[in-house]
Amino acid sequence: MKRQKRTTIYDIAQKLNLAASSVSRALSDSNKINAETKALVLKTAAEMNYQQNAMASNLRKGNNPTIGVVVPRINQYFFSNVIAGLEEITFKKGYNLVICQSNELHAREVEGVNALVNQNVSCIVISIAAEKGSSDHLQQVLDRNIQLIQFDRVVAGLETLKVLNDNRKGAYEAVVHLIEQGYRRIALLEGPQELHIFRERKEGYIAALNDHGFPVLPELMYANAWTKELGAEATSRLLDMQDPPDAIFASTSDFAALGVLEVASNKGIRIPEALGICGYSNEPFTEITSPSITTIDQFSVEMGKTIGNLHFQEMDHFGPKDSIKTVNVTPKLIVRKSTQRKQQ
Amino acid sequence: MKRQKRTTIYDIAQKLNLAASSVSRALSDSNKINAETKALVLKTAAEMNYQQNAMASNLRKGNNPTIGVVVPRINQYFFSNVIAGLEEITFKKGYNLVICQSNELHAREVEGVNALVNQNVSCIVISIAAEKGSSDHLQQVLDRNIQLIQFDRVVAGLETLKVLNDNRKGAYEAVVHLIEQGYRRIALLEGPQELHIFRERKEGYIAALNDHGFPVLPELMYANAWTKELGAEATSRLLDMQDPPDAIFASTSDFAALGVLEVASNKGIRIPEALGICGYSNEPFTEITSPSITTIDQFSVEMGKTIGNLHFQEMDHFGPKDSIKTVNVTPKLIVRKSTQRKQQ
DNA sequence: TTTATAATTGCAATCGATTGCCTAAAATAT
DNA sequence: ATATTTTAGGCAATCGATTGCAATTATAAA
Repeated sequence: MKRQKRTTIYDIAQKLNLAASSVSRALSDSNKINAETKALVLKTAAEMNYQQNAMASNLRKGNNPTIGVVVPRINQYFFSNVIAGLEEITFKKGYNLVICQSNELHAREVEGVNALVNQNVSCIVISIAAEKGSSDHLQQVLDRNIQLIQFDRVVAGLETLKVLNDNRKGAYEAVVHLIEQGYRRIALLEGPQELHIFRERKEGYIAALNDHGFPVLPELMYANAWTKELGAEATSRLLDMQDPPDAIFASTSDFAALGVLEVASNKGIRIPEALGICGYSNEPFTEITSPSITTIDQFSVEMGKTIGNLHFQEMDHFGPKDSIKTVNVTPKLIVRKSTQRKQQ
Repeated sequence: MKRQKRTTIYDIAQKLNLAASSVSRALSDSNKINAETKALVLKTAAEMNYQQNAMASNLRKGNNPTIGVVVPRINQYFFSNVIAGLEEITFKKGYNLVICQSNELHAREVEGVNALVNQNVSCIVISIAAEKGSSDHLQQVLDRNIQLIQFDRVVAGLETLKVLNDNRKGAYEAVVHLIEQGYRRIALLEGPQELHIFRERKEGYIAALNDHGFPVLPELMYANAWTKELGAEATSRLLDMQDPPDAIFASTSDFAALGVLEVASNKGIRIPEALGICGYSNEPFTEITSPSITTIDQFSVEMGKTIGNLHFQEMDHFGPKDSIKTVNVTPKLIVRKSTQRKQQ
């Protein structure tokens, strides 16, 4: 095994009898260098198999063209799509993408953020963990003048860029759709109210009911039905009521909606005739259940791209002080069989 | 906005009237430093909000505790799970994870790999793009003495660490299962044969047929049925044969299997009685189709962990020269309704 | 008390690329 | 022919942390 030491600009300089600074200028396409010299350097660099040492360059330049991402789980449909969209943009700009997952734990989130700060990344993109905790670590990011973009799940108090889905609107439209389909007792499966996304969806639900003259009934709002299992349990309870709902809006996730679907199917309840079901997120599987599930698409890949563009836009045009802006991505209702009981 | 300059070890040294080297020793927990001094430095560092500059440290130490990952698509179930598993390990070791996606394009793969080489990462983990191309970029990684771990889709000629699924075995077991269920004319949906994973699955299919005295019929092997759409098309063709298959093994993916399922259902063919269907990958949706789809689990999260462990193991115990090892992850057949026509 | 040894700490070079400043040569203007 | 401006390229400092070596002090041994 030939341990082939890395070629540096000094090696190139020596070979060509130049100063390292000239080599550097040639490689960085500076205009303070003769065209012929530049060409010669470029040619020699290629021959010598030169690859820039990014660490040295970044150190000197005092910045690291890298964006750090911290999400609860990388392998969750929504997040992996956001990351894919973001990568699309960062790659074009020659930026690197460093990824951490918090596993919904606050301590891990803090560790991840600190590691990124150490790396002196130029931006940290985060969707916070469900576990509650202080936001000192995020405040530190700001204090260190590193751009911070929160998305989806955000901390309210911090003055940062935010990219959000309009959860209120998504939920509102879903409920309006249910009303239009003739459902009259629409139940809500809620998520943990610590996360604003779930509060907003609840608001949308309530607003839609209010706007259409429907009563908001506490007995139809079921807390913490976050997973498929919890969704299933909630459904059992709701359907056992003396006056059960005729539609269930699983505002937490499509997984909860799937739980609803399974329980209702097992009970022999006809969907969508006797029970309407609507989920949230447009997970791929919602299309292939029987019946297919009405849900809300969050444009996750788009969201990732929006985040990336926002970063570069802000870098180019404004100083960090202007960075207290919120971009909303509008979700879209995807109507499928589980709520379609009127003919189109 | 207070542009708060980063605290360096020099700032700490100055404040405490020490040399920077002593501060460095205290922070790195060297044994060449007095315990009291160390404590004082640590305390002061915390007060001054010190965060190490990883770029400077890495430059000096000549290594970057980072693993780079290049995959075709981040937001594909299999890959996002591998990455999640890998992150689990790297995080524990304090390593960073940098991600690139090739989008199945060779040129982008090369670019991504080069960017990682520039970063001087200590390991590159890659699953190659479907698009064909030279593997010079990978050879360069080796020449530069950077560890290279290929997984899932690998280039044969290169002497690198590899983490693979035993695709042959997975396919073999699936076909044996189909035979045991009484299926007699088992068709195969093949993937692009440039990728060895698809060649191996085909081998497994053929071997199982041979071992059980079944003929291998070219007319039952359908090339390039990679996606749901292609799987659907293949199914139409196969079922229109004068002597159609009674089972279809979609060795390419569960998506292809889904295409099979939809076409067969629409034709009113009863599954699993008249047609058995088996996919590959254990995508989440296979559990919730009707009927649920028999498939092969690749233990993707485990695979990611295996990759991570392999890296650190090799680092600890061997020099890079020993790094020509292949680790196989054994897949597991998940039997579901789409192939169960005998009572258990 | 003197010498040998160990424990601390400081000094300065180093990792590799970038960049402000300066000089020499070449090009242009007077 | 002389003065002025450009252009090209070199020198050396710098980014921030690490580390081999030397220097100093404290401790132990003789």
